[in-house]
Amino acid sequence: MDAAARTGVVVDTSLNLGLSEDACPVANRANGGWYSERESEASVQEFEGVNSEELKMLLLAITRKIISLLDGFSDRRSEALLKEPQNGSPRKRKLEYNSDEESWKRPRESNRGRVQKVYYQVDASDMSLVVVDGYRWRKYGQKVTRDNPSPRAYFKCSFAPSCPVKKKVQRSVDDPTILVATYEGEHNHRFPSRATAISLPPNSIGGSASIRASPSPTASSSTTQKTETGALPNLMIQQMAKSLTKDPAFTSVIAEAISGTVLSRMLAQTDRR
DNA sequence: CGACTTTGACCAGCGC
DNA sequence: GCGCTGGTCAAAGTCG
Repeated sequence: MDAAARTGVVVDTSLNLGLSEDACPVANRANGGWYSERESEASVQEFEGVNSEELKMLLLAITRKIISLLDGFSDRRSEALLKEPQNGSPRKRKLEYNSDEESWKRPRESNRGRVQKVYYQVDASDMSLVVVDGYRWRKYGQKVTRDNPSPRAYFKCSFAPSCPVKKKVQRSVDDPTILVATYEGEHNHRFPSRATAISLPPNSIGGSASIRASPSPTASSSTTQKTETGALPNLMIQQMAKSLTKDPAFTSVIAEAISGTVLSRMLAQTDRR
């Protein structure tokens, strides 16, 4: 069982459309998704046989995939909130936020805010513990823990000075390509707009540490939730778009579809004349 | 110059 | 009481 299956949320935004055999004759992933010139040529020849009905099916498959990703994200988010134990390991000491003093103190009783784990897929070669989730975080510590050889990084939300939300990021013991982010507390501000909040590292888009899931950092107040649900899909859609444009099968299909459509229209026009 | 990261020191809860 | 451990602080360094 992998880490994601245990407790948390994992959202794969790569649009594996399942086109390989049925829906799309061009989507041959046998060569790791990359095509030799001959394969590409053969695929184009194959695609010439695709009629508009099959093209519709392809587009339908894309639409369905996007919808299911969005639904899945919503469902898993809810599941994670339900499954996540509200008390951690009994041996672990947790802090509670004192709003009167605006400071973190170790709790005298188990009175903790919302806790959620989110799993991010990253490249194994990427040693950073940075995940891009739309919020702005300030790292305040790093520690090697007993049960995991990889260090755990501690972050505080720095978007609002009084925001009590913290997160811990640590590489999964089982799978070093998985970053486990544990969010504690609830944001007391709206989901920041991209212009003000996302301070993307140079390689975060198109780089090694790309966002694979967006956490549910708070979602307690209705305004916060509204803002987030509006913003999160945008992030995901961007990621999907990136995933799609990187996929040689997809770009090949689209290019051929467009050229085929244009060609057929031109032929139809010349026929009419 | 401000915001952020790094990292060693320190604090405090828990088990023995 | 002591040692272990997770979590935090804060000074120094880095970066844009």
